[in-house]
Amino acid sequence: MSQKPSERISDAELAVMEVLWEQSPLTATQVSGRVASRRDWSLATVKTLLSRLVTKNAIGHHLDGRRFLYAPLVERDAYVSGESRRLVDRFFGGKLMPLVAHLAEQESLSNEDIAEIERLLREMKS
Amino acid sequence: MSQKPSERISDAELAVMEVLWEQSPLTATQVSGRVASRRDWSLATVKTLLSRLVTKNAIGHHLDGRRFLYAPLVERDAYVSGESRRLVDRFFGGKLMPLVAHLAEQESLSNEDIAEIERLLREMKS
DNA sequence: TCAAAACGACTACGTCTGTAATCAATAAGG
DNA sequence: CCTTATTGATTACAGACGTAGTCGTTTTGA
Repeated sequence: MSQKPSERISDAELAVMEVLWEQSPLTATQVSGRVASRRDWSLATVKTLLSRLVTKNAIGHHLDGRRFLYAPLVERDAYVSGESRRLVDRFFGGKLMPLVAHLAEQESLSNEDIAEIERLLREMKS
Repeated sequence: MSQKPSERISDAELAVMEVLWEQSPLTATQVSGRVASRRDWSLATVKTLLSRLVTKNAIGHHLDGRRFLYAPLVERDAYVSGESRRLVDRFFGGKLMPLVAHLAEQESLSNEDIAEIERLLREMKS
């Protein structure tokens, strides 16, 4: 059960979240080091993003000696679900099927892909 | 073949796009009238959004007497695909299947829903 | 013909976002 | 001890966004 963030997470902030979802808790410097593989940001920038994420209740921090350790409050799964739902609501009337249909059509899935999805669905048909 | 907009369409702008996708070309006043069912905006606001969309090349306008008629340059389908792809890239490593799996799981689809999707997939299996 | 309505252009302004620099306090190393 | 590196906090600033007002011009209805 993770808190839902009151506000939306921006693109830049997301890069920070991904790092923390991968491993946590981390210090600002550690986050900065790991985020560097994806974005070329200064430590200051990462710190700003961390602060904003704390304000948004997307992550929490607790003092460890004289620095903070940061960790997600929002689980990746929950966040991804929110964003997915948002997309489905905005463009597909909240229905999952039209999304699948649309994507499948656009992507010209191979028969194997389709079979894979079918297998998945069958599995979940309890 | 619709131009892809260089820049992203914002949330407010999207409401205007939806109106134009539904019917076009329309004048600013007509757009304002139709958008009113969803958002409570002044005509001025709608005009601003229309200008910004023109700047972004998401819609085009041509003079009709002394007012403009606005019409989409970006097709809804193309835009939706872009946004869907963006989501899939950001969260599911660009793979469609994990998205479907994730959504299906979260939504706790009924067996009928699943069957529906399966039917759809079967249909599309060339 | 004259006032009112309609129109596009321009301006406004607070918030959010991306990207940092600077500062004050502290810790650590020589 | 004293200098240097770390660290969180504060401030900065341009661009995007949400939301709108004003202005100058033209059309139109009385």
